[in-house]
Amino acid sequence: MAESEVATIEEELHKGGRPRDEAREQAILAAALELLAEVGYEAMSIEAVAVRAKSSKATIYRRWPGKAELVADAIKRQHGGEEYRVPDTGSLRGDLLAVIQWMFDAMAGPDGGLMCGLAVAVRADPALGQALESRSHESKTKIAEAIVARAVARGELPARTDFSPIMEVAPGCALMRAMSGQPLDRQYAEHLVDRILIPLLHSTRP
Amino acid sequence: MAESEVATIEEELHKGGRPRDEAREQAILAAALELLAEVGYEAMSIEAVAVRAKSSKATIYRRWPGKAELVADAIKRQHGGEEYRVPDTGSLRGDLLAVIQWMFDAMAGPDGGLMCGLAVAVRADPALGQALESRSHESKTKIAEAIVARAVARGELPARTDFSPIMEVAPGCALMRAMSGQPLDRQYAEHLVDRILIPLLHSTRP
Amino acid sequence: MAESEVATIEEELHKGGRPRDEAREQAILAAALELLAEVGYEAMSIEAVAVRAKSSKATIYRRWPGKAELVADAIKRQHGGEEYRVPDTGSLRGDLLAVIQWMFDAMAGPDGGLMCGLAVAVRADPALGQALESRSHESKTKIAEAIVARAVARGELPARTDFSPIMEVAPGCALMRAMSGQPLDRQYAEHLVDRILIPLLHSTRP
Amino acid sequence: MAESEVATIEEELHKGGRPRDEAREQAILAAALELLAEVGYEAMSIEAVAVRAKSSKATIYRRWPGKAELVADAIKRQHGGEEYRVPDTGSLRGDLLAVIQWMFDAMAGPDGGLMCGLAVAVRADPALGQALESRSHESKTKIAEAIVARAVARGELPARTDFSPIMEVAPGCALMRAMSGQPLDRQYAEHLVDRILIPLLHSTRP
DNA sequence: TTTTAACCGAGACGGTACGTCACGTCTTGTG
DNA sequence: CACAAGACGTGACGTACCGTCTCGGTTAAAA
Repeated sequence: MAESEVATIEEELHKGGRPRDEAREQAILAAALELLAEVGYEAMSIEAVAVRAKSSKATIYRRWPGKAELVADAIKRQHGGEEYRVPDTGSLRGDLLAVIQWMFDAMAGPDGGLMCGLAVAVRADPALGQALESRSHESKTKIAEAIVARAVARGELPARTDFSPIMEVAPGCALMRAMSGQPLDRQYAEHLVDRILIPLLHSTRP
Repeated sequence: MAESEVATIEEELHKGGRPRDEAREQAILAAALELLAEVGYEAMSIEAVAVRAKSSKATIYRRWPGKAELVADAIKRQHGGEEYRVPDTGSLRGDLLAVIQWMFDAMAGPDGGLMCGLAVAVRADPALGQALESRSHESKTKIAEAIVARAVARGELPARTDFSPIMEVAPGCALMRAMSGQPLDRQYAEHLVDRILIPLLHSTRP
Repeated sequence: MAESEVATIEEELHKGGRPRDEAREQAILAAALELLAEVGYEAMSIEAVAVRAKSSKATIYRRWPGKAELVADAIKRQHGGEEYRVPDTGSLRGDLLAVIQWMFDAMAGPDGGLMCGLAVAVRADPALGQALESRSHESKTKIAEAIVARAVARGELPARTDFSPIMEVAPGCALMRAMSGQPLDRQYAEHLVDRILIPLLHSTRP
Repeated sequence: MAESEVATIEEELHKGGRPRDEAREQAILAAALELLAEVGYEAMSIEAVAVRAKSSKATIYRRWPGKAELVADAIKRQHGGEEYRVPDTGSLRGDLLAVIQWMFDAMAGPDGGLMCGLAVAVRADPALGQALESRSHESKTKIAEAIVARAVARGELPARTDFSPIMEVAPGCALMRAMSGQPLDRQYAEHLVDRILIPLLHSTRP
């Protein structure tokens, strides 16, 4: 039966010995997240995590092989932050500009730093990347869907327009731009909207 | 006079004492590049660079404040690798698929690792990102230009089609995909070509 | 009654619950002895003892407060090794030299190492020292007795010569010499015999 | 020439680089000695030495491979403590009893503990034992010489009596007794004097 | 028979110290 | 002054044991 199977997996073949204290795990992950936000991935040390979690280094190394894996788990378990409410600016272009500006701001902040810091770790562990992605996928979808639906209602876009390119192309271009050492400014936002996103929305046929 | 001005800048207010040995600088940068390629940005240590360059740490720190800046300089001075020759597959779609597959391969290799490793450094120093970008910009432009020109010649695209979206969007989407822990495989290449690039090429009007 | 008292002490106020498994105790002591011989007192860890005895650390700590006490018990229960057969060299001097050379060899080997390793523990627990001593006391007495008896028979010593100084002074001097970082060689053996032991045997009147 | 040879040895082939700071070495050795006296060999940690010497572990490990060697050096450089003044009790037996009682007290105190703690280290490095010995050799000789000289003056011993057995046998027997877990008390002191030392002094002919 | 209380293995836990590594700074001698 | 060599204080690394503490599961005497 599936239920008992799941239970077995959850208990993870625990045979003998004192069972691991799940609370320690949570405390450690929480401490790791706090430190990630405060000092960044590079400057975060396992020792500091142990101190903040009132744990010991041994307990951390018993569970995770290293910093990357710990951070990966921490992010996987992180509850999503607050939602972004898409402001209705009255036009498709305005809506897109607004949301892209918000995205630029996010990438310039600590979240962007975290993502960059994790770039190396993601290469080693794709699952970490998926965890990162899954955190934002739903909200990104909602945002794009809402903007396109409004534009359709306004008559700016044909019904059944595919909104998926927005969430795929916009962050990618922004990331690339950032990696090129160029500013994520208003000018680039307009370029992105006028030359890439709006053309794509008009041309794509699902 | 411009000439003397340049000279002054080059000598950088050199008043007395032994002048800096330019050869040391080159040796250090070369050693840094070698180590970058061998062990990656994270695992590369200044100490190792000094040993390989038969230099001393002091000489390195006299010139660069830290690892990021040293690596930035190293990459700036790196001569571009061999050019990529775009194969003529007979169709726009085939050409795009070929070049994107090549790009995917490059990102999976050490060059991709280097880029990820430098992500953090780029955030701190946009100039490093520009240096990275400038290395590849020209070749990327040439490639995109060639593909579009051929497609125009074949009649697949109208004359004067803007090729810039290709070099902007494709790497960005690939990077995003990689950071999401998802595979850069044939399937995604086709998705990219059919749903993003070709529609963009057809719709964009400069 | 003395018998019930002893019984009570042996059972050590055992009221309810599963009684201790005597076999575990033996297995642990045996493992401890093996490890002592293999790696020495300092390098021996309780964890290693537990592993080798297929025991758990808790079972060890339930019985002994620490390493020193465990080792003390282990040595107490150790069966003495093989006896030393004193060769009859035909003279008191020859016999003494032979047995002292044998003692030197023993101190240079693992037994000597064990003794040194336990020096600290003995200071904390004199009973451990007594246990160590009692292991060798009988054989030392026999050896000294035999040598002196032979010498008396040969007419080298007067009847009723006290043999106790031999077993008291010789090991002490040897230990001191070893602790002084000087070699336990033939030369010192001769010095010990000619200047200390033989004079003592001739002069002591019980 | 011998002088330049010594100089070369002192400078120990120092070619390039910043020379080692001799003051650090002294500070570390001093800290080690303090801690040895305070907490004993076993409980002394390299970390604590580093803290007290306001040094770093790296600096310590750069010079010494481990704790044993550090302690060995520390003791080698230690200036001898205060001299023991032999009280004139009016008789050879009284003088011997006094000095042996003083020796027993010393062995029961921290100096004895240090010696036991170093027993293992001495086996590995005889030079350490010699260093330990050389610290006490001179004073031991003086003490024994003084006692015997007084006894000779009193007419208790013949002129030119060899005093060397005292300093050789007495500490050895005491050490052995201590290692046997038996008390170094008045009773044993009398035994040592009456049965071993005085007979030896009377019988030995250099 | 059922309880009950201790034993036993296994191993998690908070600690402490280990010995190594790289950091960025400094202090030599030699050009 | 530049430069190599390398010592220095700092601090994190990952490991090994420490002695304590839970677990699930015996095991034998007491109820």
